[in-house]
Amino acid sequence: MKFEKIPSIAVTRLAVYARKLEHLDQKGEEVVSSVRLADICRINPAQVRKDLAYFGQFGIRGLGYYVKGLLLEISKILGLDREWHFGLVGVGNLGWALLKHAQSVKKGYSFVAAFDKRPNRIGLKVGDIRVEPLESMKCMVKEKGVEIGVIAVKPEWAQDAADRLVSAGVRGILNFAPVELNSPASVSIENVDFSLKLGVLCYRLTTAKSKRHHITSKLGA
Amino acid sequence: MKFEKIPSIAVTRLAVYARKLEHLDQKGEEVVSSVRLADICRINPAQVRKDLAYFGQFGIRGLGYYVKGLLLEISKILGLDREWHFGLVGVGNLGWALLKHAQSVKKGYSFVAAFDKRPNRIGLKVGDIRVEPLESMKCMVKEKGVEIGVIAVKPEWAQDAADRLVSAGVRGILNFAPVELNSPASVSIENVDFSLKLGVLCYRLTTAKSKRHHITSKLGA
DNA sequence: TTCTGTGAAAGAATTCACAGCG
DNA sequence: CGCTGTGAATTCTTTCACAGAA
Repeated sequence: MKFEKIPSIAVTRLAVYARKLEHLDQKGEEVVSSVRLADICRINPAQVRKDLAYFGQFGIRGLGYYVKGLLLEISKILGLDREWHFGLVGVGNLGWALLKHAQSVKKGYSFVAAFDKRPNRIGLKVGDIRVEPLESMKCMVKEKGVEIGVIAVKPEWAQDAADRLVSAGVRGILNFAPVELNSPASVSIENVDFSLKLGVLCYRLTTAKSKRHHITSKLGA
Repeated sequence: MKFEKIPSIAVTRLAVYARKLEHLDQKGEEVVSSVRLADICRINPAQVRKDLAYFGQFGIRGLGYYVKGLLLEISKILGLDREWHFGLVGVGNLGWALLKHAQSVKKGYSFVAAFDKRPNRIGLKVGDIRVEPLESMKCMVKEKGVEIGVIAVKPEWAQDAADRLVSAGVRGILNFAPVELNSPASVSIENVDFSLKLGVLCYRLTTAKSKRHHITSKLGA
């Protein structure tokens, strides 16, 4: 491992590897080579090795990687070896779906608070979470130990939601609203932007017949 | 415009530009320069110009780009100047949220069919769409002219959903399930993968204190 | 003049190819 | 041997810098 810059896309690929390793583990496979893993992810084996090499030496020459061992290492790297506390802002259809989803899968994260600005949502309960007004955010974030804010409000309210989350003290934001948020550099933001993906898809379908251009694309993007 | 390879990320940026141009248009601005637009998107002006140059010459030297005009051109390029017909597979919490969302925004797409394998979902109505069993897919896709399939089922059923959509004749798939789907090259797939983003976010938060590595990242990724 | 469009240069990411370990 | 880990080579992206149009 060298002291190098790590491209964010390499981190995304790590998350893909983790997923595939889980599948392999479930199938009872104990060892996997970079060629095999690359094959499953449909990328180049050198890419797999290089991505892992950013973080350490996890393989055994002549053999490959122990599935369980590598999975554990990647989980540690991604910080998925512990439980993260989420706070939801916006209990609409999407927010509701996210709360329900988190309840049904055991995956290293759980919602511990939920907020909405609409009076008719306040007091609703999902499991043992009660929907609170935005004004309670600062207090609740502290009380419940919310580390990551999840924004599922209309685009016009997303920046306000982000500002409130930041000043309440969250360290990261997962943003489902189709806007690019402003925030201090100390708070990390990841966007889950369905409409951008849709734009790319429609472009491909539109261009598919008249193949004037060849398009290049990436894993996990 | 040259006959060149277009990176997929440039197409994503085009979708970002479209969004920002809409905001500018709403604010009544008529002209925008590459410097201004780049500023809004927090990228390099040459990048904006180069991205646009992949597709044509839309600007006026010494002036900039007409906001409305450029927005229209980008919409044409992305194929967002017409209505796309979607078919949903999986009417769970997320699927429901997507149906509801599409009803509330007017944005160049609409769901014209919905499918679920669970008998208790079949017959449910959202607006004028009735949830149908998977077996009706082939017939309904033809009848309603579904072009894009949206997968919102559990990961273990996603490949089956994709196979059925493909053989029913859809041309593109927007996949919300956390799996990489196999499909013929003639069918485009875009993944909206919230859990990969979460992995990246947790990584950043975990690494934030011990800033051993500097991470590079991209717009719209 | 101002700002676009674009070759050329610089910078990143990916892939090759092989030394070296098990 | 077979496979990892990694410099070197290649390819892809971004940025610079300026010619040329309005």
